[in-house]
This record gives sequence, structure tokens and C-alpha cells, in this order.
Amino acid sequence: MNNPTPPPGGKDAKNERMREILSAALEEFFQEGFAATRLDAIAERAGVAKGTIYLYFDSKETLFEEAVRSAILPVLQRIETFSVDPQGSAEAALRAMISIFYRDVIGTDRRRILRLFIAEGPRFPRLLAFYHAEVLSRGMAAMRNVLQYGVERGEFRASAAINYPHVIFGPALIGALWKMMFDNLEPLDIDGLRDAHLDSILHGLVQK
Amino acid sequence: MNNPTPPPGGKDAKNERMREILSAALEEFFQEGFAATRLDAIAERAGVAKGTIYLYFDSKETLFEEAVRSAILPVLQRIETFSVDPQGSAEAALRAMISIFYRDVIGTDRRRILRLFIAEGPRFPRLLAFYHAEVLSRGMAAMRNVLQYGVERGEFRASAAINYPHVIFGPALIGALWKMMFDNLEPLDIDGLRDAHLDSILHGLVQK
DNA sequence: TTGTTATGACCGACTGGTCAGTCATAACGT
DNA sequence: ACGTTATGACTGACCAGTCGGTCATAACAA
Repeated sequence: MNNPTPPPGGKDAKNERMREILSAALEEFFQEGFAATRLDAIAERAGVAKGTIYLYFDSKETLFEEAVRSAILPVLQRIETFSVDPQGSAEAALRAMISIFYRDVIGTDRRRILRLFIAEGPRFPRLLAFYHAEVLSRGMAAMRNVLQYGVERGEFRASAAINYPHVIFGPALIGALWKMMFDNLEPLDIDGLRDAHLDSILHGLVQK
Repeated sequence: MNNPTPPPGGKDAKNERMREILSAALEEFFQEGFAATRLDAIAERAGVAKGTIYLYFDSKETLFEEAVRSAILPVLQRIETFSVDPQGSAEAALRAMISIFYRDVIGTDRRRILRLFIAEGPRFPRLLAFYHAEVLSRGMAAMRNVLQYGVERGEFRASAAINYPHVIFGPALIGALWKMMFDNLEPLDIDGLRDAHLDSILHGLVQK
């Protein structure tokens, strides 16, 4: 009898240990960053000995990359959702896309992946390339899709935003970063930000 | 005869050494982050011995904070410029503010301060508080100022952006980060982004 | 002007501690 | 019994921070 999933392979217990280590590692990396995280701390949090980590991962670098990758997978699946062809109003589709991002990333612990990425990315080019290919490209394509659809439908202007979807997403990123850095100094209401964000990109500042 | 500048006090040579160390430190911290930067590397880059650094700074932490502070001062002065009362059209004032930011921060090496801040901020609460009080608060106040002025003038809608200036700035931040992380994978035209950014926040997506 | 002494900026080898990665041994399962 | 999995003490490299020593310059004396 052959296992239908080739790469994961091994037993449940083994995968379980692996997940515990990955999640412990992720938590430590979130808190301390790559360089300042100690393998001992990860081991303790995962409830294993340090040597055990090396039964599953080659090095601290590998562990880091795998931990971050594993945290991104759920986000990736979300993005697939975006990629279906929009139906109905383009505005509604755009609102849905951005709201999902606020709810599932910006408004949750997952936003910490963003910060970790920004902080450590340049030291892990493979991870950057992975993220760019698997997440950013798809996300931006989905975005362009909706914008294009809106233009064809006569709902949206044909603006430069189609070539620069960054412009559409920017405010959400600032929200995530603010929450992690300045929320104790000046709290930020994520729902309020989301509404202001949507209103701004849809209608702009200028009086009609 | 008394020196007219009390705080700097000491000799030129001393200040010169200090500046050399600060700028070497900044460069190393930019490249490596706080934890991975070695004092030896800073010393070598500054052309001094490691011990010399400790004649000017108490610790690696202190050096880091001072280096970042020293890099922020020019930005601070720029912000002062924003804070003068706007005259003429609010749109022109807003365009000017944002363009200055693109030209002087996003489009230069100074954008690396942003990344360093995001990466290391949480480990340096004093620095975060300083940045929030001296830079962000003023910047956001200046922004609100212009928006308010535009509304009073009948040029702008009374939108939620007044309470969330983040929304106005977001795209610029994404531009800076993209440049530092993905520019080799997918180059970003800063001028194009700026124009798309301005067009977006002023006019929005929706067909009028 | 010239020789002598004082100053303190600067140096870099050294110390003490930390931590990624190893490996001999133990525990467990079958 | 035997193979597999886990352990944690250990090693060696690395690095922040120290401190006794050096030397260029300044201050002073003759």
C-alpha cells in the first residue's frame, strides 16, 4: 500500500512533533527576530530537547525558512479565493478582497509574518523569491483582475492603479505595522481604518 | 571669548570621529540589523579601534539609538516644512508634501531607516516613542492640516481620511519596502508609483 | 627656541559569556 | 534483542565589552 501524499510521508507522531517545533520556532522568531532567537528557547517551547530539532531540520536557517513558509500557506489559500473571476459589482469584489485581508491578516496574529518578512527578508533571498512568486504575484494579479473587470464594466475609471496595485494595498500594510509598533502610544482602530481605506481608494479626496 | 554653541562644546576632531562612528554604525546596522552587527565591523568601517567606540558610546544599544536618531534629524527638518500653513490649492499642497517624501525618503537611501525601524523598533521602545512623538505625530498633524484646509476650501470631501491619514501615506511606504525587498525580482518605478498614488488618493477608482 | 613633563585619545589583545551544532548515551517500541 | 527516536552535556567559534599600555600633542620651564 502506497501513501497518497509523497512528500509528507512519515507517521502522524512525527508530523505532530514537526508542527510543534515549527509553531514554537515561529513564535520565538516573531518575538526575537532571527539572529536573537535561541534554539534552546524554541526547544523548550516545543517541549523537546535541542538535539531533537536537528532530527527534523538541518540548521537554524532552514528551520526559519520552513517556519515562515508554513505560516504563509493559509494566506496562500485565501488568495486563491480572490482569484476566481469576480461577479456582480467590481466595487463589491474589491471591498471583499480588502476586507478579507483586514480580517484574516491585518486583524490577527498573522500580521506578525509581515514584520518578520520585512525585518529578515533580505537575509533570506530564497524566501523572498518564494513569497514574491507565490503570494505577491498572485495577489497583485487578482487585484488587477478586479480593477480591469471594473473598468470593463464602466464602474471604475481607467487609472494608473492597474499598473500599481501597491497603491490599493498600501494603507492596509501601514495598519498592520502601526498595530505592532505604535498601538500602545496611539491606538489604531482597524475597522475604522478599513472603512477609511475603502472610501479613499474608491472615491478619493477631491469633491466631485 | 566663549563658544556660541554650548552643547556641541568640544573640539572639531572629536565631533568628526563621532560622526564617522555614527555613519559607519548606521551602514552596518542597515545591512545586518542590530543583533547581527559586530562592533568590530563598525570600528573597521569607521577606521578606529573597537575600544574607541566605547569612548563615545556606552553600549551597542546606545550606539544604535544614537545612530538612528542622527539619521532621522534631516527628515525631521523636512517635516517642519510641511507644517507651515498651506496657501493656494489644497491639492497642490498635498501633492507637494507627498512628492517631497518620495524624493527625499522613499527615493533615497534614507528609506533604509524605515526598514531598520520596522525590524528593530519593538526592541527599542524609547526609539519608538521618540519617532512617534517627533516624526509621526508631526507628520500626521501636517497631513490633517492640509486635508482640513482642503475641506474648508470646498476642494476636498469631508472624508474619514482626516481621522486616518495613514490611508494617504500607505502607498509610499509600500513603495519603499518594495524597493528594498523585491526590486531585483520585479523592479518598481518610483515616479510611476508616486503619480498613481497621487491620482488614486485624489480621485479614487469609481467613475464620476 | 628647545628640552621635559603631563594629558588623554586611541589602540587591540584579552576575558567571560553565549549559543549553534554534535554525539555518546538513554529510552522506547516492536 | 534490535532499530529507531530522543536527550542534553559538551565543544568550538564568536563577540560585547574591558583595560593596561602607547603615543601625538600640549603645556610649561629654562
